Amino acid sequence: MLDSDLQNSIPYLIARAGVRMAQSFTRELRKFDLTLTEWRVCSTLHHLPHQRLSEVALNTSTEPSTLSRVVDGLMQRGLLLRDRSGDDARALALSLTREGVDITQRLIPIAQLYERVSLNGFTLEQADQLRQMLKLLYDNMTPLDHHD
Amino acid sequence: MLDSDLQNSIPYLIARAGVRMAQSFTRELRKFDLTLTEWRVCSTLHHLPHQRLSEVALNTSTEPSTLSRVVDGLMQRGLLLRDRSGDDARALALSLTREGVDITQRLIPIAQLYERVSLNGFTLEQADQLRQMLKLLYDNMTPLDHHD
DNA sequence: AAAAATAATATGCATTTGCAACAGTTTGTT
DNA sequence: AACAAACTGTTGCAAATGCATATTATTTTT
Repeated sequence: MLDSDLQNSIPYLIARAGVRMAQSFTRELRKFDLTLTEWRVCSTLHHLPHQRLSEVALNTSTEPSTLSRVVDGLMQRGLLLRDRSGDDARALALSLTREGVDITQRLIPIAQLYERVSLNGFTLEQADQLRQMLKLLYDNMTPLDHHD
Repeated sequence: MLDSDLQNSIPYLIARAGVRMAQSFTRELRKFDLTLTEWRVCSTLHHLPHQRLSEVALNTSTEPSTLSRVVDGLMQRGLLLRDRSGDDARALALSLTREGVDITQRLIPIAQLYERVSLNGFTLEQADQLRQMLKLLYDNMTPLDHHD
Protein backbone atom coordinates (compact mmCIF):
# COMPACT_ATOMS: atom_id res chain seq x y z
CA MET A 1 0.00 0.00 0.00
CA LEU A 2 2.67 2.45 1.00
CA ASP A 3 4.55 0.68 -1.72
CA SER A 4 2.38 1.51 -4.65
CA ASP A 5 2.22 5.09 -3.37
CA LEU A 6 5.93 5.43 -3.98
CA GLN A 7 5.65 4.36 -7.58
CA ASN A 8 2.70 6.71 -8.01
CA SER A 9 4.19 9.56 -6.06
CA ILE A 10 4.61 12.93 -7.67
CA PRO A 11 8.34 13.18 -6.98
CA TYR A 12 8.88 9.82 -8.63
CA LEU A 13 6.69 10.57 -11.64
CA ILE A 14 8.18 14.00 -12.17
CA ALA A 15 11.71 12.73 -11.88
CA ARG A 16 10.98 9.93 -14.30
CA ALA A 17 9.41 12.20 -16.88
CA GLY A 18 12.08 14.83 -16.40
CA VAL A 19 14.96 12.41 -16.69
CA ARG A 20 13.61 10.81 -19.83
CA MET A 21 12.95 14.19 -21.40
CA ALA A 22 16.40 15.41 -20.40
CA GLN A 23 18.15 12.33 -21.71
CA SER A 24 16.40 12.49 -25.06
CA PHE A 25 17.02 16.17 -25.53
CA THR A 26 20.62 15.82 -24.39
CA ARG A 27 21.21 13.45 -27.29
CA GLU A 28 19.71 16.01 -29.60
CA LEU A 29 22.04 18.63 -28.21
CA ARG A 30 25.11 16.53 -28.91
CA LYS A 31 24.76 17.36 -32.59
CA PHE A 32 25.25 20.97 -31.55
CA ASP A 33 28.00 20.08 -29.12
CA LEU A 34 25.98 21.50 -26.25
CA THR A 35 25.26 20.23 -22.76
CA LEU A 36 21.76 20.41 -21.36
CA THR A 37 22.99 22.93 -18.83
CA GLU A 38 24.61 24.97 -21.59
CA TRP A 39 21.34 24.91 -23.51
CA ARG A 40 19.44 26.13 -20.45
CA VAL A 41 21.87 28.99 -20.09
CA CYS A 42 21.51 29.99 -23.73
CA SER A 43 17.77 29.63 -23.49
CA THR A 44 17.33 31.91 -20.50
CA LEU A 45 19.76 34.49 -21.86
CA HIS A 46 17.93 34.47 -25.17
CA HIS A 47 14.79 35.18 -23.23
CA LEU A 48 16.34 37.88 -21.06
CA PRO A 49 19.87 39.18 -21.73
CA HIS A 50 22.17 40.93 -19.28
CA GLN A 51 21.50 38.63 -16.37
CA ARG A 52 24.05 38.17 -13.66
CA LEU A 53 25.47 34.78 -12.85
CA SER A 54 23.34 34.33 -9.76
CA GLU A 55 20.19 35.12 -11.73
CA VAL A 56 21.03 32.56 -14.38
CA ALA A 57 21.74 30.09 -11.59
CA LEU A 58 18.24 30.60 -10.23
CA ASN A 59 16.57 30.45 -13.63
CA THR A 60 18.32 27.26 -14.64
CA SER A 61 18.36 25.50 -11.27
CA THR A 62 22.13 25.18 -11.51
CA GLU A 63 24.77 25.65 -8.80
CA PRO A 64 26.71 28.89 -9.16
CA SER A 65 29.97 26.99 -9.07
CA THR A 66 28.90 24.74 -11.90
CA LEU A 67 27.57 27.70 -13.79
CA SER A 68 30.78 29.63 -13.46
CA ARG A 69 32.57 26.92 -15.41
CA VAL A 70 29.79 26.48 -17.95
CA VAL A 71 29.76 30.20 -18.63
CA ASP A 72 33.50 30.09 -19.03
CA GLY A 73 33.24 27.35 -21.64
CA LEU A 74 30.49 29.09 -23.58
CA MET A 75 32.46 32.29 -23.56
CA GLN A 76 35.60 30.63 -24.87
CA ARG A 77 33.50 29.15 -27.66
CA GLY A 78 32.28 32.61 -28.54
CA LEU A 79 28.63 32.05 -27.66
CA LEU A 80 28.56 34.28 -24.63
CA LEU A 81 29.69 37.73 -23.52
CA ARG A 82 30.75 38.25 -19.94
CA ASP A 83 30.94 41.90 -18.94
CA ARG A 84 30.96 43.45 -15.55
CA SER A 85 27.65 45.03 -14.68
CA GLY A 86 27.43 48.81 -14.44
CA ASP A 87 25.33 49.07 -11.29
CA ASP A 88 27.32 46.57 -9.26
CA ALA A 89 30.94 46.08 -10.20
CA ARG A 90 30.95 42.68 -8.52
CA ALA A 91 28.25 41.24 -10.70
CA LEU A 92 28.52 39.89 -14.23
CA ALA A 93 26.33 40.92 -17.12
CA LEU A 94 25.88 37.81 -19.26
CA SER A 95 24.50 37.92 -22.80
CA LEU A 96 24.58 35.81 -25.93
CA THR A 97 26.80 36.82 -28.81
CA ARG A 98 25.38 36.89 -32.31
CA GLU A 99 26.58 33.33 -32.72
CA GLY A 100 24.99 32.34 -29.43
CA VAL A 101 21.67 33.75 -30.57
CA ASP A 102 22.00 31.86 -33.85
CA ILE A 103 22.57 28.47 -32.31
CA THR A 104 19.77 29.07 -29.82
CA GLN A 105 17.35 29.95 -32.58
CA ARG A 106 18.30 26.86 -34.53
CA LEU A 107 17.50 24.78 -31.48
CA ILE A 108 14.15 26.34 -30.73
CA PRO A 109 12.23 24.35 -33.37
CA ILE A 110 13.69 21.14 -31.97
CA ALA A 111 12.66 22.10 -28.47
CA GLN A 112 9.20 22.81 -29.84
CA LEU A 113 9.10 19.40 -31.45
CA TYR A 114 9.85 17.80 -28.12
CA GLU A 115 7.10 19.87 -26.57
CA ARG A 116 4.58 18.75 -29.20
CA VAL A 117 5.54 15.09 -28.97
CA SER A 118 5.44 15.06 -25.20
CA LEU A 119 1.98 16.63 -25.24
CA ASN A 120 0.55 14.14 -27.69
CA GLY A 121 -3.00 13.30 -26.64
CA PHE A 122 -3.37 16.38 -24.45
CA THR A 123 -6.02 18.98 -25.12
CA LEU A 124 -4.91 22.60 -25.06
CA GLU A 125 -6.69 23.03 -21.75
CA GLN A 126 -4.94 20.04 -20.26
CA ALA A 127 -1.57 21.29 -21.45
CA ASP A 128 -2.26 24.63 -19.84
CA GLN A 129 -3.40 22.98 -16.65
CA LEU A 130 -0.20 20.97 -16.61
CA ARG A 131 1.85 24.14 -17.00
CA GLN A 132 -0.01 25.81 -14.16
CA MET A 133 0.39 22.77 -11.95
CA LEU A 134 4.11 22.53 -12.59
CA LYS A 135 4.54 26.17 -11.70
CA LEU A 136 2.54 25.82 -8.51
CA LEU A 137 4.45 22.71 -7.61
CA TYR A 138 7.73 24.47 -8.17
CA ASP A 139 6.67 27.32 -5.91
CA ASN A 140 5.48 24.87 -3.29
CA MET A 141 8.97 23.44 -3.04
CA THR A 142 10.49 26.79 -2.12
CA PRO A 143 10.27 26.36 1.66
CA LEU A 144 11.95 22.96 1.40
CA ASP A 145 14.79 24.45 -0.63
CA HIS A 146 16.89 24.92 2.50
CA HIS A 147 20.40 26.14 1.76
CA ASP A 148 21.77 25.67 5.28
CA MET B 1 6.94 35.00 -28.75
CA LEU B 2 9.09 31.98 -29.37
CA ASP B 3 10.96 33.33 -26.42
CA SER B 4 8.26 33.21 -23.83
CA ASP B 5 7.34 29.77 -25.15
CA LEU B 6 10.69 28.47 -24.04
CA GLN B 7 10.19 29.62 -20.48
CA ASN B 8 6.68 28.20 -20.53
CA SER B 9 7.58 25.01 -22.30
CA ILE B 10 6.81 21.68 -20.72
CA PRO B 11 10.39 20.38 -20.89
CA TYR B 12 11.59 23.50 -19.10
CA LEU B 13 8.89 23.45 -16.46
CA ILE B 14 9.28 19.75 -15.80
CA ALA B 15 13.04 19.98 -15.56
CA ARG B 16 12.78 22.93 -13.22
CA ALA B 17 10.28 21.23 -10.93
CA GLY B 18 12.15 17.95 -11.10
CA VAL B 19 15.52 19.45 -10.35
CA ARG B 20 14.24 21.43 -7.39
CA MET B 21 12.47 18.42 -6.00
CA ALA B 22 15.52 16.26 -6.55
CA GLN B 23 17.88 18.73 -4.93
CA SER B 24 15.71 19.12 -1.86
CA PHE B 25 15.21 15.44 -1.40
CA THR B 26 18.87 14.75 -2.02
CA ARG B 27 19.71 16.91 0.98
CA GLU B 28 17.26 14.90 3.02
CA LEU B 29 18.94 11.71 1.87
CA ARG B 30 22.35 12.88 3.00
CA LYS B 31 21.29 12.24 6.59
CA PHE B 32 20.89 8.62 5.56
CA ASP B 33 24.06 8.65 3.52
CA LEU B 34 22.14 7.82 0.38
CA THR B 35 22.26 9.17 -3.14
CA LEU B 36 19.07 9.97 -5.00
CA THR B 37 19.84 7.16 -7.40
CA GLU B 38 20.45 4.80 -4.50
CA TRP B 39 17.13 5.79 -3.02
CA ARG B 40 15.37 5.11 -6.33
CA VAL B 41 16.93 1.68 -6.43
CA CYS B 42 15.84 0.87 -2.89
CA SER B 43 12.42 2.26 -3.60
CA THR B 44 11.74 0.15 -6.65
CA LEU B 45 13.16 -3.00 -5.05
CA HIS B 46 11.02 -2.41 -2.01
CA HIS B 47 8.08 -2.25 -4.36
CA LEU B 48 9.10 -5.32 -6.35
CA PRO B 49 11.99 -7.54 -5.23
CA HIS B 50 14.02 -9.90 -7.40
CA GLN B 51 14.37 -7.55 -10.33
CA ARG B 52 17.26 -7.86 -12.69
CA LEU B 53 19.63 -4.99 -13.28
CA SER B 54 18.10 -4.02 -16.59
CA GLU B 55 14.66 -3.86 -15.02
CA VAL B 56 15.84 -1.61 -12.24
CA ALA B 57 17.54 0.51 -14.88
CA LEU B 58 14.26 0.99 -16.68
CA ASN B 59 12.29 1.64 -13.51
CA THR B 60 14.72 4.23 -12.23
CA SER B 61 15.70 5.85 -15.53
CA THR B 62 19.34 5.10 -14.80
CA GLU B 63 22.06 3.89 -17.16
CA PRO B 64 22.98 0.23 -16.62
CA SER B 65 26.64 1.15 -16.24
CA THR B 66 25.85 3.66 -13.52
CA LEU B 67 23.53 1.22 -11.90
CA SER B 68 26.08 -1.55 -11.86
CA ARG B 69 28.30 0.58 -9.65
CA VAL B 70 25.44 1.83 -7.47
CA VAL B 71 24.30 -1.72 -6.88
CA ASP B 72 27.83 -2.64 -6.00
CA GLY B 73 27.99 0.09 -3.39
CA LEU B 74 24.64 -0.77 -1.86
CA MET B 75 25.65 -4.40 -1.71
CA GLN B 76 28.91 -3.65 0.05
CA ARG B 77 26.97 -1.59 2.56
CA GLY B 78 24.74 -4.56 3.22
CA LEU B 79 21.54 -3.01 1.90
CA LEU B 80 21.24 -5.17 -1.17
CA LEU B 81 21.52 -8.80 -2.22
CA ARG B 82 22.89 -9.61 -5.65
CA ASP B 83 22.21 -13.18 -6.69
CA ARG B 84 22.36 -14.75 -10.07
CA SER B 85 18.98 -15.59 -11.48
CA GLY B 86 18.12 -19.27 -11.86
CA ASP B 87 16.71 -19.14 -15.36
CA ASP B 88 19.44 -17.06 -16.94
CA ALA B 89 23.01 -17.15 -15.67
CA ARG B 90 23.67 -13.67 -17.07
CA ALA B 91 20.89 -11.97 -15.20
CA LEU B 92 21.02 -10.70 -11.63
CA ALA B 93 18.29 -11.07 -9.05
CA LEU B 94 18.39 -7.93 -6.91
CA SER B 95 16.61 -7.58 -3.60
CA LEU B 96 16.86 -5.52 -0.44
CA THR B 97 18.31 -7.04 2.69
CA ARG B 98 16.50 -6.65 5.98
CA GLU B 99 18.59 -3.57 6.61
CA GLY B 100 17.75 -2.22 3.16
CA VAL B 101 14.07 -2.65 3.83
CA ASP B 102 14.50 -0.88 7.16
CA ILE B 103 16.16 2.20 5.78
CA THR B 104 13.65 2.37 2.94
CA GLN B 105 10.75 2.24 5.35
CA ARG B 106 12.26 4.96 7.47
CA LEU B 107 12.47 7.15 4.38
CA ILE B 108 8.94 6.56 3.15
CA PRO B 109 7.32 9.07 5.55
CA ILE B 110 9.79 11.71 4.43
CA ALA B 111 9.01 11.01 0.79
CA GLN B 112 5.35 11.32 1.67
CA LEU B 113 5.99 14.66 3.33
CA TYR B 114 7.60 15.93 0.14
CA GLU B 115 4.63 14.68 -1.79
CA ARG B 116 2.19 16.52 0.48
CA VAL B 117 4.15 19.75 0.47
CA SER B 118 4.58 19.73 -3.29
CA LEU B 119 0.84 19.23 -3.75
CA ASN B 120 -0.14 22.06 -1.45
CA GLY B 121 -3.13 23.85 -2.97
CA PHE B 122 -4.06 20.94 -5.23
CA THR B 123 -7.40 19.21 -4.97
CA LEU B 124 -7.36 15.43 -4.95
CA GLU B 125 -8.72 15.45 -8.49
CA GLN B 126 -6.00 17.80 -9.66
CA ALA B 127 -3.32 15.66 -8.06
CA ASP B 128 -4.70 12.63 -9.81
CA GLN B 129 -4.88 14.47 -13.11
CA LEU B 130 -1.27 15.49 -12.67
CA ARG B 131 -0.28 11.89 -12.07
CA GLN B 132 -2.12 10.75 -15.18
CA MET B 133 -0.58 13.52 -17.24
CA LEU B 134 2.92 12.71 -16.09
CA LYS B 135 2.43 9.07 -17.00
CA LEU B 136 1.08 9.90 -20.43
CA LEU B 137 3.88 12.34 -21.00
CA TYR B 138 6.44 9.73 -20.03
CA ASP B 139 4.93 7.27 -22.46
CA ASN B 140 4.84 9.90 -25.17
CA MET B 141 8.60 10.28 -24.91
CA THR B 142 9.24 6.62 -25.68
CA PRO B 143 9.68 7.04 -29.45
CA LEU B 144 12.18 9.84 -28.87
CA ASP B 145 14.17 7.66 -26.51
CA HIS B 146 16.48 6.53 -29.32
CA HIS B 147 19.35 4.40 -28.11
CA ASP B 148 21.26 4.40 -31.41
C1' DA C 1 39.89 56.43 6.05
C1' DA C 2 40.93 51.89 7.73
C1' DA C 3 38.91 47.56 9.22
C1' DA C 4 35.42 44.37 9.37
C1' DA C 5 31.48 42.36 7.26
C1' DT C 6 28.99 41.16 3.17
C1' DA C 7 28.35 39.78 -1.71
C1' DA C 8 29.49 37.72 -6.31
C1' DT C 9 32.08 34.74 -8.63
C1' DA C 10 35.95 31.33 -9.10
C1' DT C 11 38.66 27.19 -7.96
C1' DG C 12 40.24 22.55 -5.64
C1' DC C 13 38.79 18.23 -4.96
C1' DA C 14 36.00 14.24 -4.63
C1' DT C 15 31.87 12.02 -6.39
C1' DT C 16 28.63 10.81 -9.90
C1' DT C 17 27.59 9.95 -14.35
C1' DG C 18 27.55 8.49 -19.37
C1' DC C 19 29.58 6.48 -23.35
C1' DA C 20 32.42 3.00 -25.45
C1' DA C 21 34.53 -1.19 -25.32
C1' DC C 22 34.59 -5.74 -23.18
C1' DA C 23 33.60 -10.67 -21.25
C1' DG C 24 30.47 -14.17 -20.35
C1' DT C 25 25.82 -16.40 -21.63
C1' DT C 26 22.04 -17.64 -24.35
C1' DT C 27 19.59 -18.24 -28.74
C1' DG C 28 19.17 -19.26 -33.48
C1' DT C 29 21.00 -21.16 -37.84
C1' DT C 30 23.25 -24.09 -40.70
C1' DA D 1 27.64 -29.68 -32.99
C1' DA D 2 29.58 -25.19 -34.28
C1' DC D 3 29.32 -20.58 -35.45
C1' DA D 4 27.16 -16.18 -35.41
C1' DA D 5 24.15 -12.80 -33.48
C1' DA D 6 21.85 -10.88 -29.63
C1' DC D 7 21.61 -10.12 -24.75
C1' DT D 8 23.28 -9.02 -19.71
C1' DG D 9 26.09 -6.98 -16.90
C1' DT D 10 30.90 -4.80 -15.92
C1' DT D 11 34.94 -1.82 -16.39
C1' DG D 12 38.06 2.12 -18.35
C1' DC D 13 38.00 6.61 -19.06
C1' DA D 14 36.66 11.30 -19.49
C1' DA D 15 33.33 14.86 -18.60
C1' DA D 16 30.01 17.16 -15.49
C1' DT D 17 28.57 18.28 -11.01
C1' DG D 18 28.31 19.74 -5.96
C1' DC D 19 30.31 21.15 -1.75
C1' DA D 20 33.63 23.64 0.74
C1' DT D 21 36.76 27.18 0.39
C1' DA D 22 39.26 30.98 -1.68
C1' DT D 23 39.42 35.35 -4.20
C1' DT D 24 38.03 39.73 -5.53
C1' DA D 25 34.96 43.66 -5.07
C1' DT D 26 31.72 46.42 -2.41
C1' DT D 27 29.40 48.15 1.56
C1' DT D 28 29.16 49.15 6.46
C1' DT D 29 31.09 50.27 10.84
C1' DT D 30 34.02 52.57 13.75
